[in-house]
Amino acid sequence: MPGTSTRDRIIAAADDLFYRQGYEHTSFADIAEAVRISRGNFYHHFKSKDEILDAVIGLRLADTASMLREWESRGRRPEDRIGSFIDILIVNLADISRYGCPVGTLSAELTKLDHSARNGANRLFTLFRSWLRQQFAQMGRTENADELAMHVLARSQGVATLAAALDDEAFVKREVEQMHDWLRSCADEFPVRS
Amino acid sequence: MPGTSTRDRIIAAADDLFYRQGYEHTSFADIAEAVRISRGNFYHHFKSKDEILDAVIGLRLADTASMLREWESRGRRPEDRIGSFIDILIVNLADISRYGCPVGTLSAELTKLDHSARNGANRLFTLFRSWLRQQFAQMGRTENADELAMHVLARSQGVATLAAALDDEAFVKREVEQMHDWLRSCADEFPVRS
DNA sequence: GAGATCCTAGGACGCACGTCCTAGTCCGGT
DNA sequence: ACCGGACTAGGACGTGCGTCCTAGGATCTC
Repeated sequence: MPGTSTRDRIIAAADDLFYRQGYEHTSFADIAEAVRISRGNFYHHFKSKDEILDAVIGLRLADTASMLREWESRGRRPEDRIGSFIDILIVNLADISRYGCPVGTLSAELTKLDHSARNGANRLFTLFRSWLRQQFAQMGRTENADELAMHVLARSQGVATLAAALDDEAFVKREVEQMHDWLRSCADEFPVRS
Repeated sequence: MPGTSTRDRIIAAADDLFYRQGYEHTSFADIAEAVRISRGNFYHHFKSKDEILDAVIGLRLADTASMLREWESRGRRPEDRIGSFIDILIVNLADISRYGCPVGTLSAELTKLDHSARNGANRLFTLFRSWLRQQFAQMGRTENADELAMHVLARSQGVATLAAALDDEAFVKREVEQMHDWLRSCADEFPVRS
């Protein structure tokens, strides 16, 4: 990655390693090797490992927000945009089968560590949640938009967890199809006319 | 716990701590304190930390198997037994809201650690899976019993993950109700006549 | 009651980790 | 030419970890 600052390269490498190995199991030596930088050099950019975690969470929040914005610009109907969310399971199938969902696994780990950044990680969930809620509201399901949003989130999480544990691609594709079916029936129930 | 051997007390304490803190984040000192035993004493009962993990997984497998057997003896219809599975989310709501699902979180952690006991942990999943498959088959859904089993597993996992992240009891209860509804419609679709 | 076997306590060991320190290098401004 | 700040390398430090060792105490057998 030429042109990017050392700080950004540290964050990007930490993001990747935290996802693949977990936060606690990733050492400074791991990140240093990935960035090709000396270990002691970190503390010019970050005061502690926690601070790197905060930066990684910030990066993921920003990436997620821009992804949601892109879905909004692409999908014309709200159900299409929700469909884009469901399809992450397919787009990222290889990674999810290996390492699970980056949001869910980080949240679970920080919860067990009783880490102070736990709330930050959960903001990733609430970011998806409020965005999905918004889409369901635009579909006309204003009264239970949040419940539907949580339902979609939960099913995606479950599929990701089992995909990582059992490595069954057919299962993922089947569940994604069912979620699309469910979404369609959801839209037909309260059709929005223009 | 009077009457139980030191070895069993170590396993029980490790089981509890691995669940609440995670495997890697739990040290021998933690377990030793819980069991009130000296640290060096472990190696008379277990050769390594991995060996304790194996024993914990064995304990969980045995506990799960006996739980499934009890559900079989209690629930007369297969859909009632599957209902018992769904209801763990309610029975263990407090723990799940704090620490997530013991099966899913352990599996996720060991996957990230690339630990050799990963397969053992996943056997917990397959134990539930084959049991659920059996129940669906007894409901008459022989052709897609496994798919239905995986579906129930996935939804439970998703609910547990979000429950731990967002700590929303109403959400859990709502989702459990929906799963019961789904299960009922599942049974009505292919009623079994005697 | 002597001896063997199990169990336990406590500490030593080597290692890896997060953190911190210091000296050196690069580079823009004057 | 000089200076000051940003950046980097490399290693020291203390801590906590999993592991291992040894010696003493408990329990059982004959």
